Amino acid sequence: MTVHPQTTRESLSKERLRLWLKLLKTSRSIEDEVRRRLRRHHDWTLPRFDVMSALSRAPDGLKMGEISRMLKVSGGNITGIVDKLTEEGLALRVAIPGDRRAQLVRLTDKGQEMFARHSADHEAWIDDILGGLDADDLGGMIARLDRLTETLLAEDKDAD
Amino acid sequence: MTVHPQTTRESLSKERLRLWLKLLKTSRSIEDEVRRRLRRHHDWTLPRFDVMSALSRAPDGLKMGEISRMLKVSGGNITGIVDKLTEEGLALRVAIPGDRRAQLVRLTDKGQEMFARHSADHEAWIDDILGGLDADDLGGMIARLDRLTETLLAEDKDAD
DNA sequence: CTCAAATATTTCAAGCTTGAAGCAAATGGC
DNA sequence: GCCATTTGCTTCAAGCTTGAAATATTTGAG
Repeated sequence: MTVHPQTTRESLSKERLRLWLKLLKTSRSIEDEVRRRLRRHHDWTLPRFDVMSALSRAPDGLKMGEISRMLKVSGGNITGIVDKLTEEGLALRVAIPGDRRAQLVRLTDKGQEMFARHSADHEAWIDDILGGLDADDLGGMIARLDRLTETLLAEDKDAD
Repeated sequence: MTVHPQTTRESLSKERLRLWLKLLKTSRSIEDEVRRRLRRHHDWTLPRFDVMSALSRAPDGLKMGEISRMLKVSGGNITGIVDKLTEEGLALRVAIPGDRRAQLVRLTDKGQEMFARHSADHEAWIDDILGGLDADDLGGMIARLDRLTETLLAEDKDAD
């Protein structure tokens, strides 16, 4: 299983490309499936769910920039989504004493409650969708994704 | 490395969720990086690159629906992108003898040439970005992503 | 043959996303 | 303290994306 016929530089490159295409396709498939279920069962949108999910794990709130970095999404984007959540009474902006540029975003009680309803389903869906993977698969993939993430971070510093 | 403290149903679920979040984040990071380089070096857009990439591997052309299934993207979306590529003389639509509903999309010579220029860079970028993974990592991840894909296909048939 | 169902695509509105430009506030070198 | 730089956010145009509805064509059951 860990034996490979050739490990020349060219074949490694090809394998890397192959991995990337597979990673992308898998990721999109799962995302589509989650989006579909979220729409069908809760008439809700994935980006909104993602933002609320980030907020729900930070009882003290998050700055706009923190959200956008966590979700790997541009800043201008978050503004719009938080605006809408705020209009709907699900989130609110709180002033930060020391810094008048930034604000903390927090879920309202209504937001917490709504997220809780969706969140339980979401966990069950993921469990269902990834059900084919056992503990060994999970551990192996997580470890390798972590390694990949390290590479990406190192990349940031000097890459083109 | 393949030993896990607990494999109760709950901890498996949590690991699956953890894996999904990591998968998504990694995928977005790589995609962002590729998008950034494509824009900087070629003033080009990722969706257009993806469509041309699919077309370049099918000298006989692809139907709209085939492209959208390959890229995991909605059909209405492909229409717009192919429209633009066609306007710019990079792709063209060819009638199919037996079926007047569908058309084949093909790259023009100009499209082939343009894609070839971008494609070489793209391969080098992926090699650079995933450079931290050796043959063992690659094999391990590809095998597990394949297993996951099988699960997803099985899912399609009966899932909610 | 006939017509309902399936297939292939386009159209469209609503919403998401990016990247660049702009503004306000905070920071740090001097 | 001053002001150039950095940081945090918003605004905006262009483009992407989805999902649903509309259109056209083909297929298949009877």
